[in-house]
Amino acid sequence: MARLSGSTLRTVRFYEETGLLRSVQRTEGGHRLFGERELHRLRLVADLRAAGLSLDDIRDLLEAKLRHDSGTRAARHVVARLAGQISEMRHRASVLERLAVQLEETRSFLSRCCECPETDGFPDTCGNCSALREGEEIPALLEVLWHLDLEKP
Amino acid sequence: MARLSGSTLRTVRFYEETGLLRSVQRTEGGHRLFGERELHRLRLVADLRAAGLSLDDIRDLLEAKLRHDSGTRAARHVVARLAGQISEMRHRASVLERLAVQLEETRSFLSRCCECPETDGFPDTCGNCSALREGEEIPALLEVLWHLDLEKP
DNA sequence: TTGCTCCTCACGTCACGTGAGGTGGC
DNA sequence: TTGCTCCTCACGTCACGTGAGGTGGC
Repeated sequence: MARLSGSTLRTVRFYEETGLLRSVQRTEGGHRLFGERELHRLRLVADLRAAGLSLDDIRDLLEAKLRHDSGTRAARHVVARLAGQISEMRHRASVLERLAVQLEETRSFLSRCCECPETDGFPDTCGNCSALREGEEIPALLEVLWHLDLEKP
Repeated sequence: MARLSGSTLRTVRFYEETGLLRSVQRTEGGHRLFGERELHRLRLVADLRAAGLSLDDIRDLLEAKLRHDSGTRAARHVVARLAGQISEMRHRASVLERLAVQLEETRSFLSRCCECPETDGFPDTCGNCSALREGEEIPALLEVLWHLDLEKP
């Protein structure tokens, strides 16, 4: 079960303890047996966790149908929650992409320093070496990462 | 400081305790004073945390220049780590986007149930109502979310 | 019979959150 | 002087990780 879903045994046990998963039954010796549907459930839970939802958020979605006494109310609840989560996920994805772009600029710039011949300047005057073309901008993240603001008095 | 960066006072204090931030000095009464550069550092740390890096990963990046005795070694170290982190971030972003698409399909499908007139079927026979067009596929996530596999004997 | 897997406590960890009770600084 | 903010312990929380010591099942 754990292996089939890419999570750990501990995680499966933890989810079962907190009621997110239900083992169909136990063997005589206490080993947990799970059905097919619990595997799908576990995969969904794992995906939602990876997407940043808390276990409470996930429980809310998974138990909505049981908690409401009418299908329309339950559906409305889930639709509203899903809409919120989806837009948060989209937002997180775009923030991630933007940061990745900035880090890539930083990495690309710094890769030129991997063969830097001006070893004397390190670590104090890294920022104004002769490899810098006139007017070239140092990425903002690199200034922080490489402590370049320390060098300007 | 906390407000300027969007994080909490506790987070700032915690980062200072663990050495990620350094307060320039304290007032007579013990209040922390931070410089401009610590604000930029804090923002970078917060962004990287939001992107899923651990504080250890972040520390590794921020302290690389100090830990290595040559600029080229330090640069190579950071370039390599950044490359790894960037590709992980890109991967996470794409997984997030894919899940968002699936959830959106699920939400869209379920939104039709918000006005469902067949209240008798709830919660046991939701899955085979007359609103389903012939041959229409129910999203896989909805089957899990709405416990539709329980209905098929 | 021998490994490998699973079991149950139970304490540890990471990154903070959350009061309690007190002081600072405008 | 009055609020509001910040301070330091110190315990709590969330979602598991990590042994220790023991049993199961092929």
